Amino acid sequence: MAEQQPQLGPRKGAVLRAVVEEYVRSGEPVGSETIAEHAGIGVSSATIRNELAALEELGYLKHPHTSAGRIPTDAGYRFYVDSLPAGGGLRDAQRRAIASHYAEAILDLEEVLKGSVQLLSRLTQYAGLAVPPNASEEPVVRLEVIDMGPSVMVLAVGHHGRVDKRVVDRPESALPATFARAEKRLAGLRGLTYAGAQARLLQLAAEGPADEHELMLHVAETLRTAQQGDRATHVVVGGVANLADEAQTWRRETLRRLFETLEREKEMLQVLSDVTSARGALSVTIGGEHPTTGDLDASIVAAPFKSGDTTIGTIGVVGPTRMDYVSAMASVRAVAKRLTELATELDQ
Amino acid sequence: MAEQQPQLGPRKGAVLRAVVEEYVRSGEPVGSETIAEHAGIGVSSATIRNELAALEELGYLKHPHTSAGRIPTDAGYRFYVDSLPAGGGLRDAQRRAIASHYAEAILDLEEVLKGSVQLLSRLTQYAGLAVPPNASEEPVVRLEVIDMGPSVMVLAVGHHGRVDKRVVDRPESALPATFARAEKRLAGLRGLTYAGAQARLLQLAAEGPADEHELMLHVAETLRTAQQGDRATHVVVGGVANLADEAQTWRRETLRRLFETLEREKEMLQVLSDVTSARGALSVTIGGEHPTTGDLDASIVAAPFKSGDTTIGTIGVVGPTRMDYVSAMASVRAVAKRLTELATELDQ
DNA sequence: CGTTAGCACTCGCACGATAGGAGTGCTAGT
DNA sequence: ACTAGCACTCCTATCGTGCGAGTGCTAACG
Repeated sequence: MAEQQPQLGPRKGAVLRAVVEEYVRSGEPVGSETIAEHAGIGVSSATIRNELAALEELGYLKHPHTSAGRIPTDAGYRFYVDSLPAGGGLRDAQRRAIASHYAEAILDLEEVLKGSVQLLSRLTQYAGLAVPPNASEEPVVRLEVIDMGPSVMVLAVGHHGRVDKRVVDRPESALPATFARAEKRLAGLRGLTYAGAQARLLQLAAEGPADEHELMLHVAETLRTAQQGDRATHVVVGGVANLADEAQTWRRETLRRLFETLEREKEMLQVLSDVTSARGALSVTIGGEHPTTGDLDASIVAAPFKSGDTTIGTIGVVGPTRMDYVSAMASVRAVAKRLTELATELDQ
Repeated sequence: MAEQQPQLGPRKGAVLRAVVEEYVRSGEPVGSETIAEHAGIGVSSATIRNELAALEELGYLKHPHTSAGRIPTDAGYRFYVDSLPAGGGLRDAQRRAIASHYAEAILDLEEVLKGSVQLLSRLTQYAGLAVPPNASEEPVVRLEVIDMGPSVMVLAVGHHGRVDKRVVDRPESALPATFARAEKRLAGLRGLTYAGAQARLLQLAAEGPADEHELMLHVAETLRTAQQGDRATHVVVGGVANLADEAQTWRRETLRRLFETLEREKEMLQVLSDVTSARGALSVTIGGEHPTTGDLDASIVAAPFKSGDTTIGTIGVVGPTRMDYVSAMASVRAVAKRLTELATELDQ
């Protein structure tokens, strides 16, 4: 991550880092004096002032007003994050919290995600987010069409434990016998992936008897939405109360918009996919780097988790741009790693 | 509801109602002058002042400080709510919004609830809440134990469309053939209620072959948690962003605690059951009338919805004690009524 | 006797002025 | 290249202070 970092010279870098760290800690604009004293740079405040002015010129810092200290811009945070060492940063207490959280084995991936999101929100004091696996590559272990009188329930069970259900109007053509035949035919799809089964189903619907036609289309549709996620996938959100904490920088109105956005699952799904597709492992999106976070003065730290080699989901945290990136990144990295181990294991 | 209303005399009642309405509208303490002018009571502000002092003495009003107007206490709101006429209060726009929301038929009760909660939050500008049906009396239409390699998925499908799943460790004794036999036996339970099926299962587990024993117990446990709701039932919450609105009276810290509470599903479940068990139809809980709402300066307006004659769930809104009770009560009443129609219909 | 006009009194709050201080930016000296 | 020194800026905390909303009391009125 640090390769394309703009050259600032080592001292400018150190000063910028010091400003970010101090500002994140205190929430107050940082002055030259503070840095000269606390950060271990062996120069006077006057020199720091020159550096600060230069950093402001370069767009890394800004000034609320003339006689105040400096605050990092999004670009300033970006430099800071990119200059962080790759690993570590986990405090002992956090390490222990993670270990004990996963001590008790839970087999249902959905439950695991909910727990992990809660864990992350507690570790970081921000809100946790997760996108559960997309179904496309998951093998189907069961497909059913259940006759419920005036309606029909279509049920799909995936190999990793997902269950997708859908209730639809009962086709007029369907007789009790139709269901039995359809289920037999559906049993033949066991083992195919969601994507594969969906394709095969469209074929079956066309070839098969007329009374099964509509039923099969409903099953195919169920499989489709399960893959698409725009309807079926629910973003898991937890610990939102943390965002309302007094310590957070948000104004009331921004806070309201933040909560609104968190409730719009579709948008969150989009944001999270934008955010992770960009980079391989841990990704950090700072304020204006994404339109949604920009509007909210928010940052997202997220990482994919995998089963074996394929990415199956994303987990992370949302917080203010003035975020403790070190702690957030370390926590997300550790939890994603743990989830990858778990998912790989659940998959045998 | 209005029977046991303490006698205040008609004018005191009118004054108190005027204070509540004005305070809810403006958010500012209400003075005698305002009432004398706007509320259609034909007396001077001096007389109103006497009434106000008396109402304060009686505990219905309070005073932020000597030279400010009056604010209703919880008891004041209670009097106001109890004195409201039983029906009506729905504005035309709201009535239309409700009608159009339910115009499109949705068959899945869970989805309907999510939608209804959103609708309520939009109608009232508070947060919507719902407790989905408890499974006890619902007939089971399908029970399955699915062999997923190292684990087993237990699946129960209810007649109203609920699906409960549970992933457990695979019992060592279970062979592939065990699953087939077990599923056949489980098919025999179709049509029993969750409660009935659970009882029967414990019997089957005892009588049946040893290799099925553990499997059956897992199924029984799945049915049990589905009924209990302390694990399985998820309170549906929506529109929480409304609570962060600037217009709401909450301080930041109270807001944080409110969000925290809303995330604790178990507590919310408890609150909602406390709140509705008390009264038959529409219930209003104001601030200190319940410990949880008291801590949060919040009120809850909720109503049960039924299928036929049996109550199957609860829906309502949470807002500040300074709430527009008329609108909230009318909206909740209307939505609950609509839900009852829908649920009764879905049940044939 | 309930109601009302009148009025003194209270008290929070918005407002303006002021002092203090944090922090800058510049200059000159090392 | 760095630093000490210093004038300057501009925010913010503080303190009166006056205003006005609103009360509560009293005395008069029908």
